[in-house]
Amino acid sequence: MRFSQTLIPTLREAPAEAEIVSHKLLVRGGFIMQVARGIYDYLPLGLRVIRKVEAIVRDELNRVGCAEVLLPIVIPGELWEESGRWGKYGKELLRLKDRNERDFCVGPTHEEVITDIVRKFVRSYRDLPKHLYQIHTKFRDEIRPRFGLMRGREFIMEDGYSFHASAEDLDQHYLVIRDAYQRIFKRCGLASRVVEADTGAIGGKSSHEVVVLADTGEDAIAGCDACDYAANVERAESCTPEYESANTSDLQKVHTPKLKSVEEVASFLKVPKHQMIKTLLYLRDGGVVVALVRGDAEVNEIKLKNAVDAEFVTLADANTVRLVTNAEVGFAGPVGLPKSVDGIGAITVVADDALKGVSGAASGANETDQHFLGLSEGRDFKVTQFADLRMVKAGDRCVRCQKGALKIVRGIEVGHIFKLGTRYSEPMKATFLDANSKEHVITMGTYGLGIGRTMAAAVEQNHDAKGMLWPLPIAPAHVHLILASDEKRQMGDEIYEVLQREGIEVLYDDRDARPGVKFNDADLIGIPYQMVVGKKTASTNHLEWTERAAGVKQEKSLTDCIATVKEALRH
RNA sequence: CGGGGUGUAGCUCAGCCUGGUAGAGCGCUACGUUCGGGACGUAGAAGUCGCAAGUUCAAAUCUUGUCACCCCGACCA
Repeated sequence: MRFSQTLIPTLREAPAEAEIVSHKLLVRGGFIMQVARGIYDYLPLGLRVIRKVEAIVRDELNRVGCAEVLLPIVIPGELWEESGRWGKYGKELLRLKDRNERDFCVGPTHEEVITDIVRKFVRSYRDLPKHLYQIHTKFRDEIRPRFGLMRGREFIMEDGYSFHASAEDLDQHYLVIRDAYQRIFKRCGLASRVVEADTGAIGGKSSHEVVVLADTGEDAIAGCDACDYAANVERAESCTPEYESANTSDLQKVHTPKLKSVEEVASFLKVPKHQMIKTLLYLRDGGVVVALVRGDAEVNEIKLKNAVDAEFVTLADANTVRLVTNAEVGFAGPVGLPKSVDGIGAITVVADDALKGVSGAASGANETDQHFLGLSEGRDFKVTQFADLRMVKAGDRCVRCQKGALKIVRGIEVGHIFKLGTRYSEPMKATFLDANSKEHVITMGTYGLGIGRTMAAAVEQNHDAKGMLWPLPIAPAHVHLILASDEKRQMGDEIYEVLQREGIEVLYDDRDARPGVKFNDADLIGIPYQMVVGKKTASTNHLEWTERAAGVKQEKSLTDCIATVKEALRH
């Protein structure tokens, strides 16, 4: 690959909209270019990295018996009607009509399509298990795309689907794929970790994310410092804190003018924060959920949504709060809430487990400028349901080992695996006959790995002040050959030929440009090995050899350079 | 969708408050000097000031609308 012939539009300055390192460097290095929000061109160098990652993914998946397919990007709406997702999937689904006004969508994921294949061709338990995957472009019309390839609307993803005769078989296969994914990331030069995750919109029983730890990651991960428990904070649990029982006393109303936040009220009433009952109202489909947590805790909205089996939960507006509590925002409490409100619907009250049997607590009185002291759960108020609603905090005790403390770190979700069960196979009637000619619904798993995101994550984990530091297995080339002096062009051309003949991928900077420009571009692009042809070393028939990451220069013969690269490629 | 911000040359941005000839740096073209860590000089090309209305003798500048992009929140590989 000659620099002069390919297209590598390096930029001295990063575009103003780029926020994180990988976005800035991939744009500056001429790997990608934005076309519309969340939609990118992959330029030659970017595409080379994408292809490298894809090759590793294929290799590892094929090795464990997965079979590659290629599914359509545009999917008929009928298939989505069958699974019931046409109505449920929101605006993230890009819908379109063909010339005959028939409904189609641009695939954000392919459960329906793949299930359609399998139900047609798989009839017997003898045909199972099967794992089919594809590597393709997806489209999700995200609310807020950002961070370059990290959260695009259009993105390249490996999506795999497995089909099993039993849940046990899925359980076993699930672990095989989890391990394959971890091997893939390891080969890409990334340190990854598997964490428990919420199943979200895709549904299903159990799910894990494979994350790459990085401070710029969008996911917050809670991990135990004593055992191997790790979970996305959306799902993470911690031990229910012990309630320090306070003096039980009679219910007492206190005037608390304009004091709304837990902080303000706690200090005014001289009550510790954890003895406050924080009362938050959430709108849900068909009503309002009142969530109660200790004053020192935060509500985890995903846990709340799952606990009450809601389609959505969203913090209620001031007007709804007034209608339900008869008070201004800031004075809500669990005592005397209505069972339902006209025009709003049913009111249910869910309390965090930590509030079970609480006494001597304080909360709003559902009356503006009034709070209660001496509240006892059961005596003064009853809740519809108890559940774990807390957002875990750093320092919480681990639920798994009961000993360690949780730490919160950030990570990038590069893979996600789900045990789907029969979420799709049942409505779409994907069944098989067992050995007794009895019909069963196929059990499914689904697995996704973000190719572009893996590329971005690799940059997040591997860069320095000058630019990117590609791990050799996914680098756009093995060697960056720099012609530093035009007088040595013939020698450079010859070395370029030799390297290619040796099977080494080389980017040859043959441009008629100043050496400084070439060195800086080479450091920015971050190909692992740099070789310089120029006057300094040409007289001794040597090359200047630099490992990009270490930055130490040394003189080497061409033969030694080739041997070193080949040795590195063997690992 | 709610809140905030930005649209001026290929890129990064100034000019806008206080209306009056369209600017800088980088990049690009030509010539000369230079040539191993983003050179220098000279000359040059390049912008319907996002778009549309309005106010005005006059609009990049003021007003309204609209579109695009970005940030914070709700959604997610």
